[in-house]
Amino acid sequence: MARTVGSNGARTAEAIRQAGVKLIYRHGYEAMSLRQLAAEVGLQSGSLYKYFDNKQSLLFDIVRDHMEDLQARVDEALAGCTTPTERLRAYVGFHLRYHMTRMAHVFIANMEIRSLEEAHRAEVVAMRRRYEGLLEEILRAGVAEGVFKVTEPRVSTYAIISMLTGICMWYRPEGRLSQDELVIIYTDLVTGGVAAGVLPTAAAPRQLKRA
Amino acid sequence: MARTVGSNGARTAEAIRQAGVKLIYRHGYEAMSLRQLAAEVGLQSGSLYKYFDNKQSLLFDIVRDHMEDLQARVDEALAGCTTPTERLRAYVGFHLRYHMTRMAHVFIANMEIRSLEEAHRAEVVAMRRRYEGLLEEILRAGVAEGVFKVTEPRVSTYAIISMLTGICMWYRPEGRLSQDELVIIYTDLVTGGVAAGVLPTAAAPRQLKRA
DNA sequence: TCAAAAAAAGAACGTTCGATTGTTTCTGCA
DNA sequence: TGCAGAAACAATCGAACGTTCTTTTTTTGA
Repeated sequence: MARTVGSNGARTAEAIRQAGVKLIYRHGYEAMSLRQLAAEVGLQSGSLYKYFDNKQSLLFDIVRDHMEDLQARVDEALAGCTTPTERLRAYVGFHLRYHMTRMAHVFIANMEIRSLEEAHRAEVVAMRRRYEGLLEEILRAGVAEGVFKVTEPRVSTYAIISMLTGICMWYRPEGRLSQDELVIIYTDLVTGGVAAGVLPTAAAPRQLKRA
Repeated sequence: MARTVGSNGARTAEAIRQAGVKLIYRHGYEAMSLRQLAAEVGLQSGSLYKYFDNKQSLLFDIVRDHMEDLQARVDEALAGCTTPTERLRAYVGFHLRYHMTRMAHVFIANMEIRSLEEAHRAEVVAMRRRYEGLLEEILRAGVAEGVFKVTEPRVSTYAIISMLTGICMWYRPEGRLSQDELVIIYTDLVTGGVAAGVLPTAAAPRQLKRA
């Protein structure tokens, strides 16, 4: 046997990509063997090398494409929004829905950064910084307008992103709550946390100072 | 050469444990080879088996011990606190400080659960559930007393835990902000997010309903 | 003092890994 | 219809993996 009847390069490439996402999500990049991947697609392991240079570049392609998609879509989602409050709600809603819909890709992009070799990792980290920078700018704009109270926009950005991204650690589509309901719950948490002038700070008596 | 001069079992066991945490933290469990670990400690790889049954049980020991330590300390931290607000602040502060101080252990316990074989994973997940359950109970108590407004304590628990735990993705001891300052920032975010009756919900017009 | 116990070396095992190569079969276009 | 190129197989490589076993050296305690 050699070339399989009905085989098609483009279709196989897509199948490999999808199986790669699935197996890396399930087992982790290191733990996924190329023989396992080949079997999932219905190939011999050697045949995979028609479709990528090596295992590392498969991972990088998956992560890079995901990050590009994420950035393109968040730009769309924020397009119509102007006020910081609007933009914050749009960002939070988008982030949550995207992460609930594409859990595997997101999980890989977050967990397997360590498995990327240095040059690739640097590229991905830069893309992530850009995506997260959007939120930081929204917070800063809100502070400037006086609608948010955030002493450290950078830290709050990290905190909020972590909170939102964490949803793909437990969300299941068949779960009790719908995506809409979850978006509302999380949005309330976030907007409440950054809202201006509603609560005394935890630092009420003492002053924020350097260590 | 065989037994090394000055060698001591207890000391070696501790060195292996520490090196294991360090290497798993840095490279991941799958990516860490036992030869690498042995070299770090100054042994031959075969000699490691005096100290554990296999690679898997090394990971499990590290994670289990960490979870037990975490639970014991949070119980201490909450000991004197009675009101939901007090207990929430104590929980948040404890969680952050613990995670900033023992980043490697925490990271391993969160990231390498997938590398645990089924029985071990189940045990660890149960321990985590118990730890997180503490926060959920605090939120429910606050709702019952009317000091918190949380429609879904379970979801909010996940959200808050994710936010807090995320700190060990970027915190560096030599960073600009002290642990105390960070605790204040995060505590404000959390308490603001769950505070009762200060903000209209994102669901203001429509009603929360099942999907 | 000397034998038992402890600690580690070191060699080897079978397996699996990512990757390479040469060959065979199928497809699509001129 | 025939052939160039695409697609996949099959066999294999060397390296690295976790693990086991035997041997050697050091320490310890009666």
